[in-house]
Amino acid sequence: MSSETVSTRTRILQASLNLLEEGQGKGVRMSDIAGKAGISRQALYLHFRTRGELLIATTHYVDDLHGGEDRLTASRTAETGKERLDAFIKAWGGYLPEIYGIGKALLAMRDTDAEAAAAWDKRMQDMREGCEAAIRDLARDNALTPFYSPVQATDLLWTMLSLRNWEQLTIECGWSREEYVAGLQSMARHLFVSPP
Amino acid sequence: MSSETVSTRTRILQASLNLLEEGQGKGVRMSDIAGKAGISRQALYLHFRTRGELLIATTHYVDDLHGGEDRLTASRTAETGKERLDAFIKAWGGYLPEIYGIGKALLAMRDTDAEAAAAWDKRMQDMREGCEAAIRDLARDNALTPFYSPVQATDLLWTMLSLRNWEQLTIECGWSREEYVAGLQSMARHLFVSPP
DNA sequence: TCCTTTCTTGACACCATGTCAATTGACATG
DNA sequence: CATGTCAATTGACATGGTGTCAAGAAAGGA
Repeated sequence: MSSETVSTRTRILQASLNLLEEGQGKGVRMSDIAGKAGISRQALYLHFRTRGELLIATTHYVDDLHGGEDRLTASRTAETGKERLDAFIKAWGGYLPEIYGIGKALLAMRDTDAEAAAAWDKRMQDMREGCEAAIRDLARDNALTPFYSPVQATDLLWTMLSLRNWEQLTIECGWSREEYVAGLQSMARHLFVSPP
Repeated sequence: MSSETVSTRTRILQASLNLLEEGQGKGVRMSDIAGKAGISRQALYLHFRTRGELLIATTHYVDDLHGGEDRLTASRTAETGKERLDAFIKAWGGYLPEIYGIGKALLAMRDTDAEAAAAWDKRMQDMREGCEAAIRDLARDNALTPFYSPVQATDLLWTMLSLRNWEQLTIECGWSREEYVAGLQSMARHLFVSPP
């Protein structure tokens, strides 16, 4: 069977991903992952130097699975700034739930693991570039409202789209995924897109 | 000297508050607090059952010091919904930096200490009532934009004003306190206040 | 003087991460 | 068949932080 040939490393990543998704990032221990992967806790360290490294590898794994990168840059093909803004928020709204568990775990170890913090920051910085590009295209179209400078608008959009905000709106306020996307698109339009 | 009469409990709370403010919530240990308060680590447990309880007591202490509660409800005296919204955001923008360190610490132990989580949630729920009241007054004045239902508007405003967003805008994006207040007031007006 | 309260010291349990050494079982290669 | 290698196992241990416990010390009031 082909499933026999799945490498241990991959089984670990699958286990990690499953647990992180199930538990919504809540306290997933090395021993939990090892158990789920069917190996001893110590054997994890034959594949990953630290818990942080395993978590980071898990984010890459999930990106490979779903082509996360591509999806986020797809908004590039939009003609107008407004379309790009909408497309970017929609893509982000589809991506966030996939990395929510891992993101929370990574965020939780921010203080203790600098590498993990940097890995997450890098991701957020990449996302910020999407915000920046949408705002830039709005300005190019002369469609950026005069309320904020491009940098301020980028800061605000980037902040609005944070993982924590997604968590608060969907999990605490009970918004559906569609409501989240529609709500944030609406916000962004009212704040940043001037009427034609 | 009157400073001799300061109770140990109070000295502990002062030490805790100082460290939490200095360190911006970063890893303040029980032994750090004990050291700063000039007592042994174990003696802390004669006054507070757990770290979580000490942290919660510290939030009450800071509220007593600055009259946090009062300040947040002062926006009640506003005549119009728009004024109330502005006043509330301004008050919140002054309050947040004071509880930032404690808030972060409390948030960091969300997963491990249910009591601490509940204490923080309670605070956020109180803040939400301020959001709700401002939106309600806007609706009363017929000044609430038709883009969102009152509940949705409350959800959004509440989310926009979160500690994490304040952190991201001021610490990561470098906004000053004034920029934060002005920026969020501007956002809230554009999203929720319909022109007269 | 005796009692109580508060604090001290030192030791220890618990839990999670990370390390180390010794061992096993499978498999390839000469 | 003997040998070496690789991945994994087991058990023990260090570290760091929280929380507990027991025995004793200093201060103050009745």
